[in-house]
Amino acid sequence: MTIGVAEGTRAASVKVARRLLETEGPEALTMRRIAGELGIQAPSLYKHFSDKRGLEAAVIAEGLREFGHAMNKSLASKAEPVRALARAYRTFGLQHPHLYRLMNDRELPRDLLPPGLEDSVALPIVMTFGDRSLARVAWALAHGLVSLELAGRFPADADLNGVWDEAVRVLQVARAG
Amino acid sequence: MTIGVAEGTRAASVKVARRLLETEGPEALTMRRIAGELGIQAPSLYKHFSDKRGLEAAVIAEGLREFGHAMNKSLASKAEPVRALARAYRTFGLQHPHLYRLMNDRELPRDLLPPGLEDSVALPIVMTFGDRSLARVAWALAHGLVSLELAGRFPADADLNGVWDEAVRVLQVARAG
DNA sequence: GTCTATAGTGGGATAGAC
DNA sequence: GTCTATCCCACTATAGAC
Repeated sequence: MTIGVAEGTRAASVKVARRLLETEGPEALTMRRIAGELGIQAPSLYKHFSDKRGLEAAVIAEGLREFGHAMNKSLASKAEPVRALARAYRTFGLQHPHLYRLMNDRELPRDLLPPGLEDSVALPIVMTFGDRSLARVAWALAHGLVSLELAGRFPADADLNGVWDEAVRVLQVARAG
Repeated sequence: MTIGVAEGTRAASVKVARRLLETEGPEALTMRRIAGELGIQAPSLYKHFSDKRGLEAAVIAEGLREFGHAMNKSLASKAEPVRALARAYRTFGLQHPHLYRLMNDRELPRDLLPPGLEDSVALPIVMTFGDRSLARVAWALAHGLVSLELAGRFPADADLNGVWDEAVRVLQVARAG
């Protein structure tokens, strides 16, 4: 009944779920495991989330907020914007591989996300590139690079820093042109 | 004992597995379902594949061969090479969404793939762009676009043909520069 | 190369008591 | 808002007979 106070079990569940996801991967994201870490039984979680999808959506929303924040923060730096965004994007993906995949590999649970969140995350890229199509090209390029890197698709001896440098160059030229 | 003859159950299993994957998605790719479609019991499959991973690898290998063939074929057309490759890449991804994801979303079972297959698939892109880093940028851009499109991440009203046109332009400029 | 039987493991979710 | 008990489902994989 108290207002403005921590939500208790619900918030703790999201925190635990995220930790399990990030440290052990998506297989660890089960109702039983999450409940176990909280010291409660799995059925109790259903008092706080309608189903597993609801819990996942809460984790995704938190990830999106953090990602958006990181992207915005990068634009506040003194670095050239395209390079700054690229660096922030790659850093987030590599530091949170499982979270990144949960957020990007399948359809978003849009019906369970706060309205406007998805758009607000895209804003830094859209603002930087102006043109919508070019912004989407930039987004896809960054996502493709992170996705392939996380999937181990580049040869072990590939110079990925060099590839990202090339990507930034290509986007800078397109943005200037 | 016969030589040069159809492999029978093994080949049929791969065919069925691929059909199930493509028509019903990855959840349908179970030993039980595959066996059921063949009219045999699941344990019988283990006479033909050491485990599920072996069966998946066979499906992936088939997909890689087909994809590589489509990319090579596109270069033989009269179209400008970057545009031709982009069109072939997108077409394959959209026509085989589940197969595409099985091939690209996680680490390849390299120990179970024919030697050289992975490299041969990459060859058309590498040849077209010459520079290794630029080739990887092009690959990542195409993969990112297909991946985001398959995940339903672009707005419903997004002009994806326009985005691909922009991507091709950007890569053409980089290749010429 | 197929079968039956089965081991072993794991999952999401509900009912109803407290 | 937690518990216990339970349902029902699914999966990979092995052993051993035929």
